[in-house]
Amino acid sequence: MKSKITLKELAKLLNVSISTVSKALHDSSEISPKTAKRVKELASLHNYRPNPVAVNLKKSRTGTIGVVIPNISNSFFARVLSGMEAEAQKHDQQIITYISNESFEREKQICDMLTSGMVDGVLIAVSEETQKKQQYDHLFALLDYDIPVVIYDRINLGLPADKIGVDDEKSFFDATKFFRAKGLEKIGLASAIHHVGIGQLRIKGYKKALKDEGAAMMATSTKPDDLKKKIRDLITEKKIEALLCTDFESAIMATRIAYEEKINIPEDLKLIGYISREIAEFLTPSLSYIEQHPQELGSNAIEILNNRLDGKYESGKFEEKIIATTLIHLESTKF
Amino acid sequence: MKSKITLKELAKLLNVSISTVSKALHDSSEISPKTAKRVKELASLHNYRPNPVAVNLKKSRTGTIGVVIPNISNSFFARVLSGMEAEAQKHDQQIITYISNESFEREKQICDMLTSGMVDGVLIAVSEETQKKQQYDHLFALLDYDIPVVIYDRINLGLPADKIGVDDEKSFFDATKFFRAKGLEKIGLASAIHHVGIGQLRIKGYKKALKDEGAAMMATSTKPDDLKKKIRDLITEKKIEALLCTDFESAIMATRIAYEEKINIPEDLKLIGYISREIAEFLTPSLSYIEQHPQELGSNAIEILNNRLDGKYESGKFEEKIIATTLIHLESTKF
DNA sequence: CTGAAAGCGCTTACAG
DNA sequence: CTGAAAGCGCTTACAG
Repeated sequence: MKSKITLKELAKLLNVSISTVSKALHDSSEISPKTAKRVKELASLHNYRPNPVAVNLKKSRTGTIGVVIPNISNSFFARVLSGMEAEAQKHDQQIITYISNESFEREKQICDMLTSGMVDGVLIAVSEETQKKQQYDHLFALLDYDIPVVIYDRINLGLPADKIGVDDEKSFFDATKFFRAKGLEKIGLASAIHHVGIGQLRIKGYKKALKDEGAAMMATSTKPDDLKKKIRDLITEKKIEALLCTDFESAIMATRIAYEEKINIPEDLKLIGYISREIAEFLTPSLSYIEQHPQELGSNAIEILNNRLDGKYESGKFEEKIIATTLIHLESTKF
Repeated sequence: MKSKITLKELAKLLNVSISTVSKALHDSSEISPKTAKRVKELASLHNYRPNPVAVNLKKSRTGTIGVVIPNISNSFFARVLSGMEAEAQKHDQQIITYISNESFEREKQICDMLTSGMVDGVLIAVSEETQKKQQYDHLFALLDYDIPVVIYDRINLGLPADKIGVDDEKSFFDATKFFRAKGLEKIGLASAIHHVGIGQLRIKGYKKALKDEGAAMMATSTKPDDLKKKIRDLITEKKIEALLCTDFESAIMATRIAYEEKINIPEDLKLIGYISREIAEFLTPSLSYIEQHPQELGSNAIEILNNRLDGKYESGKFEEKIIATTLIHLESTKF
């Protein structure tokens, strides 16, 4: 049970001053090679590690990044976090995780706490509830305290901060075009997130790619039963040939309804969903999906934050980076 | 852009000493109500928040807990993390997330870094690779530095630390008994994790519940192709009536193979898997599964760590808590 | 009731 | 080349 050794203790053992020890360990040119060697040997013998809290206090930074995640059970966010962690590790930064559970109150609490300077910067995907309320004061508070914020994934909220997201609009534009190029005409869309930013962008892309907006056939609702009814209508009554789903919930519902109604996928109905690979690949039949490259998004978020912290961006001007999605064809879009 | 105000600055503005300000803000009885009031008013006007780094340095603790996660894409761990975060929040503690990606090297790196005292304690699910190597020196290093460790989920490794896990053995014992009670005789098991602790426990429970060990019909392999072949054999040649899967991979494979071989679930084959609710519910047909209550596991892990930190446990003796799993019946076990 | 001082563990400009 | 001193922002025993 070796308790941690400090600079002071090392200094005493070596009969030199604390300053000397500190400098020696930092390879300062001020220190004679001989002393440097003695110091380093003893330090490694005792397995000396500088107390990170003290170092941070001295440097007035924390080496720590706060990440606010709306919903960690969504494997998209889990993978974003993984990308962030990997990138942070390269810079010896720590990630402190906060989960808002899509709640405005919790998100506000988190941001309030973060204004105390616990972290050098914050990465956040704004919760659904906050988007609905359109109350962003807690985010402005962070900026007021000079804590840089990078908004990730859910970016089209008009907030003055650096942003990293995905080409939501283009992804569905392309997917819709893909179906049209294959000669399909009755292309539907299902969404449980039509009320939030990313949902709206996806819908926008879909509509733009149609012959005209009148051709849109959409099932949208935040209420599961309602959504289910609308999707069923699209599939059985409107007899759509292809369906784009903006989110996990609607994609799974559609698969399920097709199964119940004995509509074969992909023979009778093509399906594309905004769901993560883990699930897409393992559904039966497997579901073609939009790959959002979450890990890349995560590592980019960290990079942008670090650039901001390092003063590489002009203050008052904000970065906005968009990652290209990829449409992955699995069984549900076989022609 | 208010930059953070400090005790010193408040003191100057109020024409009192730093000590007085500090005491006033801590409701010390030493301070006159009048001064206390003045101080508090100015503090809240300036939105004073104590610098957490300085407070921690003073208190020689960090208010921070390190969590090592083997694989965050596994939604079980994502939900465990969510439970930890919620519990930590109640105690004003921060969670620093580290992802080992089931890699021994990475896990060792993480533990080495944590010995520097970045965190008050560590929660870890030991990586698969580490379990294979059975090298736990990096964990002992943490204990050497007096950093308490709680092992979660993957607990039967014989390590001297507090533990919180799930009744892996009993869960499969019960599940097997359930099938036998229904009169089934050919009960198989599939596993891609037969080589790690939790896999072994599940297999043990299964075997114990059989009439005799000779009745065991198992498909185990870490190689996907090999495992697939063995499961197919169990299903088509051995004509098992029920299959227990110890993990996500084997469960999904089994579903898929049944689909390809036109074996109907649950009519021709009952299936139970160790997979998470998110996926189980949405498969077609939905898959009966063992609910492990990951959030509860997470919050308990934090509680145990905090009890340890608070000296509520005898040192040298270790807690071991087991959470009861629940068998959730969905479509795949309909009789 | 208030304040000066020491100290948490470190870094670094400055003096010698 | 080495060390004393100041300081990061806070807390708290002690003196007055």
